[in-house]
Amino acid sequence: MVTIVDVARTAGVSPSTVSYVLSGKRSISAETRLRVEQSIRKLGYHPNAGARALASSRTNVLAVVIPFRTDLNVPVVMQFVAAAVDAARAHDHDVLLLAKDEGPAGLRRVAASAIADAIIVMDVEADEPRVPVLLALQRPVVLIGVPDHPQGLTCVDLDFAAAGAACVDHLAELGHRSIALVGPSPAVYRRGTSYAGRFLRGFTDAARSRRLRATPMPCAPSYEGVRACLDQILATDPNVTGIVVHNEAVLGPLLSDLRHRGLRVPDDVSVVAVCPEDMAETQSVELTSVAIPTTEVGGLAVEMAMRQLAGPVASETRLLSPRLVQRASTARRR
Amino acid sequence: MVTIVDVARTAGVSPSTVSYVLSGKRSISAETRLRVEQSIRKLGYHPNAGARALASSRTNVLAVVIPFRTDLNVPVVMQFVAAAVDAARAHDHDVLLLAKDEGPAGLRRVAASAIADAIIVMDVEADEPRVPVLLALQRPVVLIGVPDHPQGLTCVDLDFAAAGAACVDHLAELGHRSIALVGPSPAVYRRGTSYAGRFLRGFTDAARSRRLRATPMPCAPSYEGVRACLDQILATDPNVTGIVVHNEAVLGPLLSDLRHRGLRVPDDVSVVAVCPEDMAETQSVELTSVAIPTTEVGGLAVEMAMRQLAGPVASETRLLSPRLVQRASTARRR
DNA sequence: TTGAAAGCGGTACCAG
DNA sequence: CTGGTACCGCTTTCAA
Repeated sequence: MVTIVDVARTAGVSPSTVSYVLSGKRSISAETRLRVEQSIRKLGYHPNAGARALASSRTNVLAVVIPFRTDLNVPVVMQFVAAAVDAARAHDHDVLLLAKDEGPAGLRRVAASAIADAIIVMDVEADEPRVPVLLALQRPVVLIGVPDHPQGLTCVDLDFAAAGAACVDHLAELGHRSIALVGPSPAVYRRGTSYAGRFLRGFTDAARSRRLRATPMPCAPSYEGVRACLDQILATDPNVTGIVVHNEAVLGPLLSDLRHRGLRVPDDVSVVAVCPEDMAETQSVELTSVAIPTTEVGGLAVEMAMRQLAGPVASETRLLSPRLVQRASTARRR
Repeated sequence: MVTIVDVARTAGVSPSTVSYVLSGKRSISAETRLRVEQSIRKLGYHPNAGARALASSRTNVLAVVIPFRTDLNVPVVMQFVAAAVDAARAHDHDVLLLAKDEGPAGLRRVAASAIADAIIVMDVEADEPRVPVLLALQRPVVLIGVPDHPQGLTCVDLDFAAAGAACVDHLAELGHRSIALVGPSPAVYRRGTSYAGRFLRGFTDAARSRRLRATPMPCAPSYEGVRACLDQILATDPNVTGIVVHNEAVLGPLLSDLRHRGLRVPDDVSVVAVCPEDMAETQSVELTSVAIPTTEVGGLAVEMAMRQLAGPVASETRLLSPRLVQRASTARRR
């Protein structure tokens, strides 16, 4: 194994100089730096992570807590993770994956063992039970999602309330007077997942202030779930002409079911989706959608963690404004 | 921060004794062990990962290399990862996520910096360019997938060749004489992804030996892709009555497209899928399928890595036998 | 059965 | 601008 001492000897300098060349924490003459860098390359030197962590109290690792068994949409989770890994590498950090079901003990373990410098938490619930633990960790934490009481924890997410309103506004402006919300699965609501409630509130409030008839309905992620959900919606309000879908997993089945019922999109019914852009663009009909900006949010989460690592910063909650893009699935009410 | 010295003092023993209580590497009197364990709990002690890694050359971290931007099916990748995390935790290890696009340099970095003890690699190509690097790492490596020349690397995967044959056999036994394969996207073939070729070979060989007319066709993961693919298949062989789908991403669109064409499943055409069980069970028709045993494979990969860490073992390639489960999508040819 | 102490490979302070 | 060196917290050998 190549150590810093080997590099130092080869370059004819002291180990501390090599360390400083690497960290840039003090000025080095151009020629010394060059010799050191050449030795590093020649020997293929990579600093030992454990030694570095021990001496500097920095692991250069970010822990990301994700839900594996869940009704959250898997591809969406994956996009967050991919963005986080990218951003982390851009800051010379690696990503450690933590399963949500390790619970608070897992968080304490990672913090107490100094396995990671900061923690990014996904799948945040409205009444998030991990908040106290997270606060006690004394480490930078970023939540993707916003609990009802963040208590000074830093959060970042799409502004789901505004997103709900944006969907309603779009349909209202197209003349629709009776709309429905195909929401996340009942399990998501039951768990009190934060974005579900926020979106629902935005949807409901906007519908009320626009005086639209609105029928929100949870939807289990299966063909029967979709059928049951649409049955219920149409039973409640047969005049529905606009549907908002806040459930990525059922987009395909829903469009398929609508076709089955002889309802054409957008001629008979307009559909607005809340989902990542690529999903909106690859359905059987290109969907008017509010994008879930997974890449931005994942990247921002990492940036915010990095900022906290760099020094004390005031906690903040960043809600990204929704952007609705009209595609082929919505039209003026006829 | 609580250190081993704090625990030792509290328990009235030496640090080495605490260390041995933790590792179990030498016998400790019952009462000493008890005192130490109590102190550990009382103080909430967790060994510092960096220090431990430095002293023992063991990080208790497994690196998992996954493809983020790819045509591989995301949920499938996620299932492998989830299984790996579970299995790793069962061995007191954590999982570090590495993006495939970091390439060989990323692998070298992780190995040389001693960030992880072993590496699990997904999305293996037939002509896998990472094999030489992996061999040079001098660390336990497990491939999920089988390259043409593993050169002594340990591999684990579903036996895709046998899976291809199993699908053909099933259809043949139901009396089908003209079958097609809706394969992975052209990009997957282009990249030479190992399982794609192995499955195709199994499919083709079995069809030939059974004297079936067989039409394999790649399929882009989109509605137009599916339509084009089916168009081509039916143009090539209008008498197709059995379709094998080796492309999880298009299952929904394909079933939807078939319905659109007035082809009933299984009355007019039988469909066999290759996908994780849960996917087969949640389509509009419950699909006869060969399961991709993501949980088993992910877990096995970790076990095999652990075994290598425990001591020298002969390299091996484990191909799990396919298991075909008949559901509602296949029927005797009429 | 237990303790003392020498590293593991960096970092960063103190000197010069 | 550079070097020497005392830690960082744990593991493990050597001794008792």
